[in-house]
Amino acid sequence: MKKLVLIDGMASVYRGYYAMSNNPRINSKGMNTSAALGFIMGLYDIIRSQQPTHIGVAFDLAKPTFRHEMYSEYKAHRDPMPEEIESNLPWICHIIDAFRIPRLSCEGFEADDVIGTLSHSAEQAGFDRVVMVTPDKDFAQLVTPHISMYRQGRGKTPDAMLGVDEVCEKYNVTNCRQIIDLLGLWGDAIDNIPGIPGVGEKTAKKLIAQFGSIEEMIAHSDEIKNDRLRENVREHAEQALFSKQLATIRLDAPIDFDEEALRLVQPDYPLLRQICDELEFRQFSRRLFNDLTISDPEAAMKWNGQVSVAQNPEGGSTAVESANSQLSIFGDSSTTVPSVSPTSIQPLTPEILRSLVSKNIAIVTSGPEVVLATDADSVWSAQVGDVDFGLLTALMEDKSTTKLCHDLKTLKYYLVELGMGTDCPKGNIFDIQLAHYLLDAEMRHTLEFICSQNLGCEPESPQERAAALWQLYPMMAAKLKDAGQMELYRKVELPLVDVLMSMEREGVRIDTEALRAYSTTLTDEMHSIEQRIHTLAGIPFNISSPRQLGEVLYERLKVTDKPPRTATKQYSTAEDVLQKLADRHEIIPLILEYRSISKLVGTYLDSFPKLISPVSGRLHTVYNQTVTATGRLSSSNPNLQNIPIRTERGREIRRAFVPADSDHIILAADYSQIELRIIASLSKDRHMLDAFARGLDIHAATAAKIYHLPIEEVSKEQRRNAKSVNFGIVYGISAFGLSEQLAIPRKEAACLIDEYFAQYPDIAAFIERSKEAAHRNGYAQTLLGRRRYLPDINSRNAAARSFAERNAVNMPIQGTSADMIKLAMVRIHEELEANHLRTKMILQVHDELVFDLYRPEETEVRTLVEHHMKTALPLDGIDIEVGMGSGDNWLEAH
DNA sequence: TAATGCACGC
DNA sequence: GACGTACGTGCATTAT
Repeated sequence: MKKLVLIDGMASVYRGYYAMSNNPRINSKGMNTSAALGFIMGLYDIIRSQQPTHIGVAFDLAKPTFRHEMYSEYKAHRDPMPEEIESNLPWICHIIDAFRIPRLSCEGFEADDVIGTLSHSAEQAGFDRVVMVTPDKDFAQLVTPHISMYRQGRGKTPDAMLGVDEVCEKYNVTNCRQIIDLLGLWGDAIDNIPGIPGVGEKTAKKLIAQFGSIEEMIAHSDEIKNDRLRENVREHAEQALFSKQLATIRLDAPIDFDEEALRLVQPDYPLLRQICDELEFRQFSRRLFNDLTISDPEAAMKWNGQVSVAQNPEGGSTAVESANSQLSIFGDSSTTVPSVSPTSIQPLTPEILRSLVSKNIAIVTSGPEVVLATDADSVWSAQVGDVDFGLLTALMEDKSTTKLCHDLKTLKYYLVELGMGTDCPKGNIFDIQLAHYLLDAEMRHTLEFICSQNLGCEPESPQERAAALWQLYPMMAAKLKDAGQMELYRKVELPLVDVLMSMEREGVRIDTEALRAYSTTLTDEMHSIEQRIHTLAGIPFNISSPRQLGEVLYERLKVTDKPPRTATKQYSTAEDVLQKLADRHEIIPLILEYRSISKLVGTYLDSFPKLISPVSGRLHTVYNQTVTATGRLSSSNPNLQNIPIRTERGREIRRAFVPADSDHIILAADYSQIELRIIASLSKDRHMLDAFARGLDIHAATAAKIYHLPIEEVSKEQRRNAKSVNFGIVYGISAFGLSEQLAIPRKEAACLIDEYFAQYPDIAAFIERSKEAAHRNGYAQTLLGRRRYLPDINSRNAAARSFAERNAVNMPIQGTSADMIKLAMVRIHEELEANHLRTKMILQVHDELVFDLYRPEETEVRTLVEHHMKTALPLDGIDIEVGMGSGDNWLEAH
């Protein structure tokens, strides 16, 4: 196995720097060392996670003629190099040298070209895998799993950060060269490069697409109708070509492929230590040493003395226990500060694996590393390739033992990757993350956070994480029990993990042709609207830019003398704002139309085809079980819970959600008015219960009540208003919110609400009870005991308090509905499996379940689904109704 | 990269 | 009159 990792050094420096710069590292000499620390951690992570046999860093500083002026010359039009980075560059050269990694460069070529050329050569030289770490956004996200590590603890990562292995699986390829081929990133393929001043990224892409290439665009620039654009393109033609040149990965750099020079060798540890000392990288130094202890005890023995001194100048740290050559790390720290450090970490040998039979185990996986622990002090770890698979599987399949983990679904994916069944691990499973979510949903649920909250310190290695799981287990279990949430955990959240994993793996089939065709239609429509808008405005501008749009509307066209502003004092161009101004200028309806179309094209039509897995041919979402405050699921990458339905145009997208094959159809089952039914049940309001019992149109019935009319005389508008009030009750919006929603004066909105409560006194009482309970308990809860803490409920700040009060009302409603559908999903999934049915549950959209229904099973599945949805969580005093539909796609199933 | 504004769902 | 106006995710723009 020969595996080459090629890193774009400058890109890694930048990434490292930005990752660190939120909390910059200043050493005692006043030097900002963020860039060097980010770089060294990134480099080390790459080596650890990728386990390459060969490695190289393409680093422009290695060029003999490199001067900073050159750098600024070719980067100036993007961003100048921050001083903190610049001052770190010499150190970064030292770091690369200390790792004994060759610095690669080629006069006249970009680092990317060097990487591109060498990866090409490596493939020809018979390498099994080449991994490239480069700055291109699409590209780097695909090949740099370490980025997500950099960003830990700094909020959510906005984009999917995939590891190489995931990508290879997703795209059914074996190396990165194939990924690049697939994405069309080689050579001339990149033609959509921005960097034309005054044109804007999006417009540039559009123009280039229109002409075919940058060169063609410049050659035929007289065909550009818009004066300003044409001028800019001509004026900046040179720069446009330069941008393209920079972004094109070339394969013809005249550089020799010296396989031996690229071979990964042991770093120069004394030099590394010296650098870490000098720059004061204590934690990193400690981590390096810790990892070294695990992987190479002999080298660690030689090295540990020095490291102990480095991290603990007072001395006293004992790194080696002679007895049975056990290595104890950070020996004395546990007595002085809270610690998750296990006292014993040993290699996970087959003998050990055999001895773990029938023991309870905590499992942590981290890249190639597998760590098992039987208690907080007994930890074993190994590289996954070295673990005896049969023995590990036997442990995981043992139904009689307890398994501790953090984020079970991810662990299960890992085990499946290793070749185990989707039902692993078996036994009594405790997922610290799920437990923590139930205890306080609005907290963060990373293991680091849970540890710092409960243990007073954060684990820094996978070994420590495994140990920490054992310390957290009794605490979390006791808290769950105290909160009366054990049942919710055991019966709902835990079994739901399997269901979600199954849904995610199954995916949904997409008619990509339909999407593409529709995208073309809408894009054309959008262009024509764009033209009309520009004509009406008198100047071309970017309609997608709220700022430019605001200037056009409020300064140029002066559609109103009181321009609405956002919270940050910008001109607001939000939908509801423009809606109110719609009759002031004919441009406004066009803008709204443009917006909605561009949303459809950008978020759905053009994105989904890119996300379809070449392996399965399906679209796979990820369901997040520990995100929402109310207990709902969320869906991401892509979000399949916000597929349009409200407008005619948007709804069409659902036509592209199709069954697996002609033997299947799509079945959609949704709860009818579930949240209002929950209110009716919880409040026992006789009028509402009665309306439901009689099967009335609930919004019309509400309108009849508040307008004092017979139900058949209710007008469309009255029904719409009543619906909004019902909606407002469910979501806990205020009179202000309702008036905004309906575009009516606040007084009228208040009247509607008053009349609503007069007609439904039990609901008013229910709302009061909910608030009172929250004031008393400090939290709101659902039927099944899911909680939401409301610390502001007794706040003196009226706004904060009312916000908490609305949540106190909303949480039991929305949360109970979440409880109900989760429970139904578990039951349905179990029964589909037990009966060996081929029908698969594929989507959940809060109150709706979607199935890929095997036609011969239609009757049975319809009965089964309806039954479980209705009976999962019976409501007192009211029947639950489920609407079902089927068809050749999701649109027809409604 | 981070913040902002916007828009889609329930 | 000020305040803030459900729960999410993702895209494009803009500033840095």
